[in-house]
Amino acid sequence: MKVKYNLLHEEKNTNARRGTLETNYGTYDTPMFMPVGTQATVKTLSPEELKDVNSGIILANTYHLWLRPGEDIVDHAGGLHKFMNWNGPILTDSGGYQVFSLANPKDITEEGVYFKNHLNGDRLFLTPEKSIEIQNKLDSDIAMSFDECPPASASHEYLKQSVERTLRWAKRGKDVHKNERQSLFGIIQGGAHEDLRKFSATETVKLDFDGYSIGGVANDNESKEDMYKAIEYSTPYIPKDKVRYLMGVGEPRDIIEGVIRGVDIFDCVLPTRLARHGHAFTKNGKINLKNAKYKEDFTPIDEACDCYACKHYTKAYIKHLINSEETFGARLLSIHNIRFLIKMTEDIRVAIENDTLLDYRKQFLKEYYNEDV
RNA sequence: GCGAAGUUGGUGAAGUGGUUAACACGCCGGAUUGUGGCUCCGGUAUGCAUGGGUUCGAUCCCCAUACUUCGCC
Repeated sequence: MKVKYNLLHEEKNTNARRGTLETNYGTYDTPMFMPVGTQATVKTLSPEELKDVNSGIILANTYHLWLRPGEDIVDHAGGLHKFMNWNGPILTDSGGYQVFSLANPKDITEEGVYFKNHLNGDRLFLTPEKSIEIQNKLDSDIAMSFDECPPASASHEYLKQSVERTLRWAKRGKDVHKNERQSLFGIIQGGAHEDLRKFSATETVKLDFDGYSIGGVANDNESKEDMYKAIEYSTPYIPKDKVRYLMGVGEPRDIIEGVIRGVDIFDCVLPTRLARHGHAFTKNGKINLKNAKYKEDFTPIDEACDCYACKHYTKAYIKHLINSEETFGARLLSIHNIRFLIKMTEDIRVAIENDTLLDYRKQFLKEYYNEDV
């Protein structure tokens, strides 16, 4: 089936929405956070651990699985769900982000994008059609259109022609997408420019996708202001009965600000990457467990947290694991960090239902960033 | 007891008679937003065993002392 978004409640003081998303693998509450599992695994975590922290959809990556093990192997395994033993929904990114992170501007052509295989140096060519074909074989529940994710600092002229090309690519991808079990999302680009976002959003919506994402954000050290503008300039043009996904965003503050501007879904590598580097989200801000002051801190990462790591382990122990490069440390912190963001979305949903989202933000910013708003 | 070699930061070590004593690890911080997972960026010896001497100037040359390692009795 195609995903179906049900709008349950619109928050009175903001553009936030409370809803549900029906998928092939159950119905999930929104706003929601998707953990990232690029290579068909959320790094260090088992599916059971993902379920334990109340994960809904997870994200996997077309580019990486295309290179290794190859979409045919996943297909022969019976699809991504079977291959990785995940019986929840999966969204696949299209490889569009790798246009930003791996390809040179000169390698982006109307037909597609040339990449240098980061594993063996081979020259690769990815097109909108090829990306959809791969995602079909991977058998994800939601496929993303192949877009160009330009740096936020790109000029208006560049972004304009990029947005237009991404639209043509979206159409080409949609034309070859036949999988009735798999939804297809369009991606809105346009940097922090109101005219470009409006154009990109309205034209993408005309193509009639199953959901819409806002891309090109959080990729170039752009200002928070620009990031929030990019969202504000996009969401008004997305039909209310379609789900809205803000790609790549994951800092606690940005999740709140995204929700306030009408976003339903987020994904981000931050919780797992920070975990591998020894950092933990806590209600009073991000902490670095490598810091010497935690050497003899025999309290949990976050007293308020209900995750497995906080229920059973101390900062001192996890610090020791991280310092010793034991993978169990990264695993415990990944569990905690993902749970932290998911718990945030749970609290946010309650605040939306109660029309108290601005109060929630005020309190969160005070506790986490020590800021008064 | 005799002989030889050596003594540079938390560790392994490079180095020169004359501005800020290399590098690595460790340690102490920071970064990280659709993931090219063992990454990136900073900081970290007011000091080259100790005491004398030579010299305009010594971590680098000379002497003594202490300590370490090896060999011999």
